Amino acid sequence: MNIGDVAERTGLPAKTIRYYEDIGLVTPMRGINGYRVFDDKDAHKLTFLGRARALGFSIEDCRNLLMLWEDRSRASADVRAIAAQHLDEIEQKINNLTAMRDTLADLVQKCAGDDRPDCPILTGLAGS
Amino acid sequence: MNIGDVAERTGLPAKTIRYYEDIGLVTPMRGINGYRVFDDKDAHKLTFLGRARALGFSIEDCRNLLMLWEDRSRASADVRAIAAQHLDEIEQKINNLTAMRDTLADLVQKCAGDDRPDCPILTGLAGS
DNA sequence: GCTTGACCTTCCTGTCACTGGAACCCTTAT
DNA sequence: ATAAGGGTTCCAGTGACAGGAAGGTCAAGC
Repeated sequence: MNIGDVAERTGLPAKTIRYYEDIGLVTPMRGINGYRVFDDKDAHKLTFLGRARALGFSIEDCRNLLMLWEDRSRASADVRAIAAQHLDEIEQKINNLTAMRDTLADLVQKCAGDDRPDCPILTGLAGS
Repeated sequence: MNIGDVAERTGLPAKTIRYYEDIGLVTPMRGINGYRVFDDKDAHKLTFLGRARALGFSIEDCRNLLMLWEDRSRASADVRAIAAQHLDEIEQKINNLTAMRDTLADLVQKCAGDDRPDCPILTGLAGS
């Protein structure tokens, strides 16, 4: 497969796949014309990467997960530790965003949103 | 006030304040020694910026909000529009993260997390 | 007067995970 | 022969700063 084919199969942009090769996440063969040649194993890796990234894992997390994925003798606890920590981070983000939303929703709700200059959003942001 | 004083008063790192000057959000005076000199107005602006950033507004949003804040004749609708759109974006992020969390929590919950290599997290990421 | 240490300055680089674009090569169809 | 639609490399930019080097300034203590 050329990069375009694997891009379509995995849903990842070709640019992203080249970047993943750059940082060593995949190492496709090269044809005589210099084109990258991907086999099924590469495509599976990229699919794996796409899903892990979609779940918000960092590239370094993905690198570790890939290593664990390729290590047939790994302990599931190792994988679980990475995932559980990432889960914590996601929950933390959700909590932060929820707090933001509540504050902001309160300000927006208090603002008349008309032609007058008086605006509780700005005064809310200005001082406590 | 020197930059250290205003940093302490606003809770923003000095680096951040210099950056804000760089991109034109604040324009403090300069003393004969070349030091930045901040007045109360600058400090208030920076406090405003700190709160708006803490609520997740982008720098460009902040720039617009600052302009509206300084424009005594603005319509509150203008402010409300920015805030309401940002609120939408926040809700969108929360929804995305919540979906991520649910998927990931499901995988983590299914994983034994012991010494055995069998791991539903990895198989879940690998194929559908 | 001299030193010490804290504070300030500018400038350059690095972060994260790509994305866009330029300039050029390869393949296939017309 | 040419045009389109792949592919390649390399360089620059994104957002919002953070880290650090190299050097100037200030106030206090000796």
